[in-house]
Amino acid sequence: MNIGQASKTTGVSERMIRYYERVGLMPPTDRRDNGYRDYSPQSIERLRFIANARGLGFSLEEIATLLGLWDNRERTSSEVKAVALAHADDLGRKAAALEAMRRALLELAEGCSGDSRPDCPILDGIAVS
Amino acid sequence: MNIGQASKTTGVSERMIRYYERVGLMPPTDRRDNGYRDYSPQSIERLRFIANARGLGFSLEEIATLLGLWDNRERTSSEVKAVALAHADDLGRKAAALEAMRRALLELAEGCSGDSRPDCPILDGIAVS
DNA sequence: ATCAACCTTGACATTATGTCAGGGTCAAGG
DNA sequence: CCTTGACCCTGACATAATGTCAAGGTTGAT
Repeated sequence: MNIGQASKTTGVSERMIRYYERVGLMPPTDRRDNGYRDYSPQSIERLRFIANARGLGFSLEEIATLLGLWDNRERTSSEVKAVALAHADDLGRKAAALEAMRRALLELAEGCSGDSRPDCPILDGIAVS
Repeated sequence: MNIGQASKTTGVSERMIRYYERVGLMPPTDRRDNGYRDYSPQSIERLRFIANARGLGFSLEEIATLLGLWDNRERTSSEVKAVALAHADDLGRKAAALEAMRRALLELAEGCSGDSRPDCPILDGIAVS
């Protein structure tokens, strides 16, 4: 399967497919005589794995770890779970941080009349806080 | 005030102070005869504004807009409020996305024994989902 | 034979920040 | 007067993940 088709079936851009190969998430892809990359069903599965992991917010570095565990028949599920739970924790912290920003901002906005006058506690709040 | 002192009093790194100047968030800073930047209380206030806005998750581009409004005595508070609320919305969306990832991940992790066996619904889930 | 659609690599851009190198400046102490 | 350490200057390279563009080879269909 050519890279264009692989891109369409996995939803991963050609650019990123090549990139994942360059940084080692994907093994060096088989080439046809003309130099075109040729994707096997296994490669496609691996691409899907990467795409799904990205969708769960894993960084490429974390995905490298997950792929290592995926490839390793000797892994223990506790290793995988540790990675997953650490990431879930991270997601929770980041979400909480964003929510805190949002609350702080809404609090400032509450005092703002939002009309044609220039007085604005939002700007004042940002200036001093 | 030298840049080192400005950095200490605002918590903004020297690197970033120079960068904000280069990209136009800060006006060209006064220089001493030796070429050293010299910060006025107004500059410090502006740096604080930027730092606080960053702390609320505004991008530098959004901050440029906010600074424009801050500088503009003709602004209407509704303009400011619109920027703030749009950003709060954005924060909410991003937080929700992270939370959704977290929930999905925890759901996968729930089925994982987390012991010494290799079977792991987390990896399986990422592979297929 | 030609034309469109595909593939290749490589380069540059993005966002906000860190770090390092090579070199001037200043103040204090010998 | 000279040295030393603590500043300051600019410029370059790096990060993470992705987009886009350019210049060129390939393939398949008309």
